[in-house]
Amino acid sequence: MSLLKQKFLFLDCQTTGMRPPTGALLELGWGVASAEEQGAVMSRIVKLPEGHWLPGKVKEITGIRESMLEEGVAEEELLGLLDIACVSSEAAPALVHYAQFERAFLDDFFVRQGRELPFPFICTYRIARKLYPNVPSRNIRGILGYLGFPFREIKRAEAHVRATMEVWSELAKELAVLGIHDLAALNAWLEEKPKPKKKGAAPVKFEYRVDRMKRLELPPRPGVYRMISKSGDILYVGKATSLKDRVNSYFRGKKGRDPKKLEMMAQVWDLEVTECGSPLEAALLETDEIKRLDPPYNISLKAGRRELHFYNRDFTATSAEQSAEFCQGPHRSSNGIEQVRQLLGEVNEAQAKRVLYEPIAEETYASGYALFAAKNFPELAAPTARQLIALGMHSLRRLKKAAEVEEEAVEELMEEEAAATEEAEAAEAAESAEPLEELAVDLSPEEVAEKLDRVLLRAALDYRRAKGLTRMLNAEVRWQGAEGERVLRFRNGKMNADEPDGSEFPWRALGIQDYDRMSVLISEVQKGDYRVERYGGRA
DNA sequence: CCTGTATTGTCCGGTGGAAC
DNA sequence: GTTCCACCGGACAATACAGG
Repeated sequence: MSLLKQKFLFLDCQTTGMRPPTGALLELGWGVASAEEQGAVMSRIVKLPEGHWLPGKVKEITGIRESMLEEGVAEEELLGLLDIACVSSEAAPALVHYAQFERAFLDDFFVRQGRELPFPFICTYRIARKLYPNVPSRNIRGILGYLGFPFREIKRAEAHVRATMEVWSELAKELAVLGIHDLAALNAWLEEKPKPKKKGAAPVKFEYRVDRMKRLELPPRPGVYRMISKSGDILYVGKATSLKDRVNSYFRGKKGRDPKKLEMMAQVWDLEVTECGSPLEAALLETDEIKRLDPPYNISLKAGRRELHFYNRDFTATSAEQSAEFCQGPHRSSNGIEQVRQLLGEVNEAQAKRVLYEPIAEETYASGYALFAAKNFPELAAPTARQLIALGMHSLRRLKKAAEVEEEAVEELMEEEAAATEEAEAAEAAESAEPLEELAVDLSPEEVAEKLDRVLLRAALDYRRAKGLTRMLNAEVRWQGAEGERVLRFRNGKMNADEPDGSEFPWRALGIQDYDRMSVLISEVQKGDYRVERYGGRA
């Protein structure tokens, strides 16, 4: 029978681990189809055996949560369903992407049911590797995009099965071109030895679907670039000082590159760029474009579920909107001020974890806290958040004065602060709620006190940052461009907008995109030779 | 993150042809 | 006959990459 018409049983397993003894089958997806005719796809969540649970990482990867386990079927029931599928596939082989993974689980499954595996496996990964040896990434997403299918999220078993069907529909056509027309020929071809292996020959490069000249002819000027799939999905948006250099850097080299980026590059068929007058404008356009398009391979600057936070005067409560009561901000959900607020409760192990994100023995933390208190507020038994932040501002000013001698100190601190915030946000976003193995960190009380001092500084930096961001909402940025002076005007956070000045609470109608825009503006302005003035001010 | 595997890289002794 | 060295295959280690 022709390979194009040959029916196969397509399969995919989601599991709680890597291999049967440690991991258990969590979900099975299957469907019967041929290259020319896709069939229906089914899937079932499987009851986990005693002693198995859903690891946080697996929840994150699959999107399966505990509540869904309730609808899990028993293995006997699954066996029945699978037998029905085998009948309708006429006992054809199973087609699976990276079959060695599912084989282990299904083998285990059938053995435990007192049966033998009723079908052989054919691996689409192996076929793809042979057909396209130089694709940057051969995982299911990479191959799917390389073959020109639209980008989509692939998490659950059903989506994996559909993806495998689509991949096969293309691979089968390619095989036909090579004269492989039936199962026997396919198996023989897969058995063939790799190649004679030429010595000292070309060092094999990745192959991309993007037209080479298109990227080589990009202008060496600032701008925003977009990576695009064959079907027009925007996969990634980035900015560049030189579009030509930046974009081409994605296509160079083969070793040690981020696998996520390689997966993306396998799927890129086209590029689009927007030239900008300056790196500053490119950065501003980038942040807005990421919000507008929500590209799957961008990580930072995405809106996601991020929200702005405003505090009341005493920092005792927060609101998502700025108002007379909640005037202080904007801040992100995890920030230095939040850490300081955590410092107000009882001094115990739980507080240590909330403030320092590390498990620390209760006694160590308590004596560290005592040191910190004696140094910073000897007269106060229970300082308020406001007082603590004021203390932080005080230290910050002192540090800055010292920094006139030692340039780097403050910058280092700023960088550290940014990293800490990112880390906290990442932890929040991951929401994997995995009860991490809690190894108490071995710190001295002095080190704890020092860390608490840093918390105050971080809060002060956040406080100052909010002021700085607010100042940028209505500002003019001037710099010397190649063709004379250039200026960008911001009003209520929008670039070159012509609206009346905002209210006393300028963030009231603004959101995370405005916050990011102002952040980008500040960080770009710090990098170059820019002058910032209040909007409408005269030089 | 982690785990299993396949591929690639490296080191080694052995071989055989060319030069003396 | 001896020496040199390019080249090969086998054994083992390192690395890359798929999966959840």
